[in-house]
Amino acid sequence: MAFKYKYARPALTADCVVFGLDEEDLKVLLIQRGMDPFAGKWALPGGFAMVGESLEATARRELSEETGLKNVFLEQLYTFSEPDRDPREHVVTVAYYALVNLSEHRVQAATDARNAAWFAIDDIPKLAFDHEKILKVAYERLKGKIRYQPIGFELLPDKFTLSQLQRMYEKILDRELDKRNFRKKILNMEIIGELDEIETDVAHRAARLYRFNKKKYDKKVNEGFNFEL
Amino acid sequence: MAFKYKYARPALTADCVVFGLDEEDLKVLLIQRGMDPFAGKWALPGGFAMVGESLEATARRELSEETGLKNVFLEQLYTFSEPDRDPREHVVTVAYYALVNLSEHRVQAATDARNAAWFAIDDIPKLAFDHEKILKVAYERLKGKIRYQPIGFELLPDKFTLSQLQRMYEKILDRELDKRNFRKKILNMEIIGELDEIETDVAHRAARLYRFNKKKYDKKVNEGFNFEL
DNA sequence: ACAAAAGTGTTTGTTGTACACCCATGC
DNA sequence: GCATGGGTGTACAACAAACACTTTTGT
Repeated sequence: MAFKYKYARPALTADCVVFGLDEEDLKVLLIQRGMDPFAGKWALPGGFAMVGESLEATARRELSEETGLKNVFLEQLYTFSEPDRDPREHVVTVAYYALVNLSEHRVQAATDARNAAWFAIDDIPKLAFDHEKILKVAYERLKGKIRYQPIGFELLPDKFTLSQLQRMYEKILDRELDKRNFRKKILNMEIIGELDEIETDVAHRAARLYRFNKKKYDKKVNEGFNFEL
Repeated sequence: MAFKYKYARPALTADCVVFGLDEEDLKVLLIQRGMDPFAGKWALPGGFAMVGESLEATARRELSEETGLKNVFLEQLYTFSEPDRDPREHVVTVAYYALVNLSEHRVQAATDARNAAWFAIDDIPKLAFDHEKILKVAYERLKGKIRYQPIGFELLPDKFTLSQLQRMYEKILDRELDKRNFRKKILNMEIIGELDEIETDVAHRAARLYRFNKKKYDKKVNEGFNFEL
């Protein structure tokens, strides 16, 4: 069975740049390609769009099929359409970026035996297609957006300490922040709530846990509030 | 002649939200559709992607064919891919937004006799497809981006007065700005250069003309400068 | 008792905001 | 000479930045 069209059409794919954070680094999830072109090379998870599904749905489906990840924060990044970005034919890809927290999302082996693995952001291997370029655009977007949208919480567990939060910003923005000023600023926003819980199993004074209060944030936004680092 | 593919493919288009500024308003360029679906309705300029051309090239080609506009500032906006956004079949569109200055770009009659006309941003007719949604996203983007990127100059003539510049920001951000503070801020950035010229043909004291200095701006950006309203 | 990170205020400098009058030009 | 927008400075408030020590807990 084949599909016929009066005019030629580029192929359409969705690719995902999945960011995760652990104690050490900001990491990116890559899969090892099983087939040509670029068989054996590492690449962004992604695949061809089906007719009748939105490209966000494509991205989520491929992410789930290739890595087992579901229900993650996902936003459209950019559409890459240079005719020569795929050696086979003209393939337009709509790129998305996802944020997950590594402690709550285990990556499963892909169903089709492809490898999936996390790589530190500054230790990325050569990638297939123009995926290095896509990754670069995604990292720039993340760096920019994290300063004026409260998306960083997606990289942390539901309950987190202020130090974890600060470390997250430091890792992504790639610079150190002053502890007292950071706490002052973030607490004054009144969008994260103090819990009646503290850390456990740490070899020093246990820190208080906090949780992002999305309801309060949305309310404040409606009243003109602007999140900013 | 027809093109056959093993799997069905969505169609691909590019659409443009073209913003222009005149003395009164922020305006948007629309074309009146000649064919079904939505024959007679106003819509964003745009059309189908050809294999082998990037979608930005598609956008520029269609803009030129339908409105005569060339060499305009154009940036990718967002990709809209809901399967039901076109009643014919699944059509994915990559939307762009363009900024032109109305005094230097005259819009020509479309070659295929479609009407093209400017509409004030708060007096837009019902549009074809999901173009109202696209326009809304574009306007939001413009409002946000103009505050931290010096793209507003694209809406003004090459040489402009500080009052024109201020009016431009006021029209787009939809709020008034203080004249003295505005001038202080923009001049302190040292990215617009004072010219040895003044306005002509005005019925009051003629204002000094200025020009955006892109070289100086790029240099300052390299040194860590950040434009902000 | 020591190691390790938690937690906490004040001072200083910079930037934003509010505000009103005189000036130059064309008619 | 009058109407129209052009052009300018200062005072106060708010926010950002720099900075060091005490507290709690586990080993």
